[in-house]
Amino acid sequence: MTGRTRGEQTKAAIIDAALALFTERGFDATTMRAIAESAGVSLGNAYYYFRSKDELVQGFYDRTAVEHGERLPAVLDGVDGLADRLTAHLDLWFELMAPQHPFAVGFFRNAADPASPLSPFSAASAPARMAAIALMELVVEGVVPAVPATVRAQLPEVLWLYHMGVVLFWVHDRSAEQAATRLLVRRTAPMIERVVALADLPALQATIVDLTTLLTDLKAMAG
Amino acid sequence: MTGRTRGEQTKAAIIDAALALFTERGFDATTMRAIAESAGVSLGNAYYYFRSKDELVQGFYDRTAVEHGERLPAVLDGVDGLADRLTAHLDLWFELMAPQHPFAVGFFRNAADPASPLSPFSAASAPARMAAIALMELVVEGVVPAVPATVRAQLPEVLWLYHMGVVLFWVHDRSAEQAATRLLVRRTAPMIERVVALADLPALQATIVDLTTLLTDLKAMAG
DNA sequence: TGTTCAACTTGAACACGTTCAACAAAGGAG
DNA sequence: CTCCTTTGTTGAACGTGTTCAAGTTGAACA
Repeated sequence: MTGRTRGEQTKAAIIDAALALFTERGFDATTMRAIAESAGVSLGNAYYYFRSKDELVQGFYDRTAVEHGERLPAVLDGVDGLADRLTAHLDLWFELMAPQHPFAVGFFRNAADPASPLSPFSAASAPARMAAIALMELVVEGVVPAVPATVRAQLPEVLWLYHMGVVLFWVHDRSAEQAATRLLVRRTAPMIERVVALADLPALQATIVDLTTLLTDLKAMAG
Repeated sequence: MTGRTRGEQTKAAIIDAALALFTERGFDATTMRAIAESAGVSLGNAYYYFRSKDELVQGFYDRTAVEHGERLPAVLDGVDGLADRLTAHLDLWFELMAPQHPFAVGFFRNAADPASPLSPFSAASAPARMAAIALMELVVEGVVPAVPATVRAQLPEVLWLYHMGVVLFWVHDRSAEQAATRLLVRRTAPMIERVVALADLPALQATIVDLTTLLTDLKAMAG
């Protein structure tokens, strides 16, 4: 709220007003006019700082991503198994995002547009994506006993994709306090641990090789 | 175009005009006023038949779904393996949807909103969802040799989820003629066939049971 | 034929996100 | 001080999706 320059103060006031109104009424029901009025600012002025209503939300996401990175080491401390570490990681994400779930729909609707800079696959969000994969790296590297070398290299990125899938589910989750998503993670994380543990099983070998080369090929085509 | 009643003709004219304009200009650049004018109809009249711009797309989607169902038996005829049948099914879908890929982004952005009737998981699209799962039923039941009984019952719905995932990828696919998506299917379909063939493997048994009960539990929570 | 009524059609009006030309304040440079 | 540039601010206006009260049509019935 108390930025040094005049512009920083105005910008913070707009974000604060938007966050309060989004949480109170939801994304769609909150108008830009209401945000501007609540921030004590003209409508046009809000657009001086944020090119669109969507861009207002990007700030929240960045904020919580930073906090996620800061608090992750603490919740991983002393946790050994892959399933438990993965669950701890996602539970922390749920905890941080829970207050924003009501209007997350409005946010992720536009994130689903690959042309939008908000898309997790867009070039614009590459830094955020790399940071998120680095967090998965942290999850994987601390596993005891260590994961099989067969899948070690690709695992963080695959788990990030898994995370994106869970987020997609979370957005759709209308159960109380997103209990269904928590159930999903609590059940699928052990499955992932089990499959990863079986990575050296001869019968699965061909499939794993195929999956890794497919990922490589697809990324090459997307480039 | 030549429905029996006056209403059917008008409705068809609106869909035709919308489809033509969407293909020509894209989803966002096409206004409801332009659609109405092109259909030789008033603006309000378009809203008599379609509650929203999104719902217009649903009408068009239903059309291609019907055509998909009609042509599927032909492309499955004489094809035995699960991977080949699955690939044939999806290739037909790609063929039907290819002309609409340019504006599919605008379509699926709103479909990503679970509150939208366009969401494949919404109650409003339950009939379309059931029909799509029925097509997968067709794919599965014709497999020679038959798939293991262990996974037989759940497989069509799981494959439908796979289809939805492929569609998500397809929407994001910016490679020429969506070649990356075709590669994805060509590579993952055999993996699915292989994993399904291994469904009776003792090491995978627990995971498969977990997956099926999880699906049941999640659907119960969603209800 | 005349009456009725549901199906159909209309265009003005509303609220919204967004844009824009115009203006004000702040801060140097001379 | 005056002038100039950058930064910040304004509210009217535009085009959009959507709604609605009011009208029209046409087939079934008396």
